[in-house]
Amino acid sequence: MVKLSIVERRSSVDAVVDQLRQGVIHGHMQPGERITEMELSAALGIGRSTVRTALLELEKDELVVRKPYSAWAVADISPIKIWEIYTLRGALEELAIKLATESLTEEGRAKLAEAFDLLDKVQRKGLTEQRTDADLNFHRTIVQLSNHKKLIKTYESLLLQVEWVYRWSERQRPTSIHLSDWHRPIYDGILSGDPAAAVAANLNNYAVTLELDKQQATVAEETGL
Amino acid sequence: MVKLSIVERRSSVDAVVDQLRQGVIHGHMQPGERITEMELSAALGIGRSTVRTALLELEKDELVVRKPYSAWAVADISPIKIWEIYTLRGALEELAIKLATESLTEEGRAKLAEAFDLLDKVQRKGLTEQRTDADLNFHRTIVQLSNHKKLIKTYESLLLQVEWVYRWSERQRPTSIHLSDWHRPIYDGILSGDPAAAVAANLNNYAVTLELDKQQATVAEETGL
DNA sequence: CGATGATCGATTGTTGACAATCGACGATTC
DNA sequence: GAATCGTCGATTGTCAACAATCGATCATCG
Repeated sequence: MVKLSIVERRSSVDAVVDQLRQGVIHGHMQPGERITEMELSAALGIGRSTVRTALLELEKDELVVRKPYSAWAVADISPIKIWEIYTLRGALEELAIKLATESLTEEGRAKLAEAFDLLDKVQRKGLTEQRTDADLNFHRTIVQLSNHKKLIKTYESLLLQVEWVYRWSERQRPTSIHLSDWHRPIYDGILSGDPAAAVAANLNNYAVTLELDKQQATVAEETGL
Repeated sequence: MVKLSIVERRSSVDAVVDQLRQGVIHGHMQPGERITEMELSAALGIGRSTVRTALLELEKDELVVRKPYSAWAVADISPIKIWEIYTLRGALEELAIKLATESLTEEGRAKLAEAFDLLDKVQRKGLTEQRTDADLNFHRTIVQLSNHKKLIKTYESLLLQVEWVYRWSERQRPTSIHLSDWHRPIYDGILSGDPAAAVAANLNNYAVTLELDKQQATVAEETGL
């Protein structure tokens, strides 16, 4: 018998959720920008309740915020929020790395290698967007290897915010980190059965990133913006 | 001027969410039990959309599951799920302990001491329910001390599931752990500025708990249930 | 008798109408 | 002129009707 996959039936709200999510993440809507249900309803040719349900969904991922009886708005970005996202991310990935290392299969090695190779490929020739994709994909792959459903679910939700601020930062000031060099210690740590090393490298990466952001912010402030 | 607190305006949805949450967590509804929107709507004398929105909210915390076009049901409990909840909880609390230790204030020490004292109080004379309350309260307090909004939010959501399986386990077989002894190493670690010790003690506690659960399950199976 | 297909009741998915609430603006008062 | 209050438009909150979908049941056919 042929191997079949379930036809995915997407409800209207799912479609709207996807569309809005992409809009926020890719910066087609500005942080803090106001959203009204009616407007979206009219623009998308879809019922207001449906739009509403979709917005409630996005609210869970903290991509939009709700002000009862007043309005919706795209969430805004602040240094504190970025710090929170990165530290939380680090904690989740720490657990993922430990679990992934413990139960790494041949198939898992292959997937991880593929994700790492992609980093190298886009490093040599790849646009900003593709570099971001590959980077996020590498981390996502590690978490998937943990085989921990709840962890994966929590992480995927957080990763939406990560992607959001990541793309936002890249638009402001593209980073020049060498993707595969940057991630190699993590990759090596997992493959060699040394989760502690991988975790340390990962957390250090984030600490460095946050430090760079901080300096950037200071410079920006001093120069008058 | 008198110190005022904002009048909390609870929407109908919030009220329903609370009620359903309590129902699930305190075991008034069995795991796997089917829920229909209409039934709740009629029982609570409230519109179906409102019920629906509330259920979507509970779905986020994974207390209920949705089967599109079919029905809602109270989530079910499995050993794997319990393991996932405890490991994820450990990872989040690990971050919380580190942050709380770093930035512990005098006020924080007081809150922590209060939470710890409560453990001792209910240890000496307290019903199962109160013991559970005090236990969860101690962990919650630590996370609050982290001052990490996203972490707190994520943890609170998970803690609902923790509370749910905790009360569920307690109803099946009340534990006899000595609450303050059990948590003292964590408490001491944080107060003495030794997060690593606190984290280790905490993770060890969960490992022991899971191991006990496992043995219990094995025994139960061997004896025919 | 087993497998396939049609029918139907039950339940969720979607929608537009109506109610409740908020915030801004202007009128009023001192 | 400044502070307060009332009014009103805009927006979300709630609801009940209608549409889409699913799963069980039963008829049909080989």
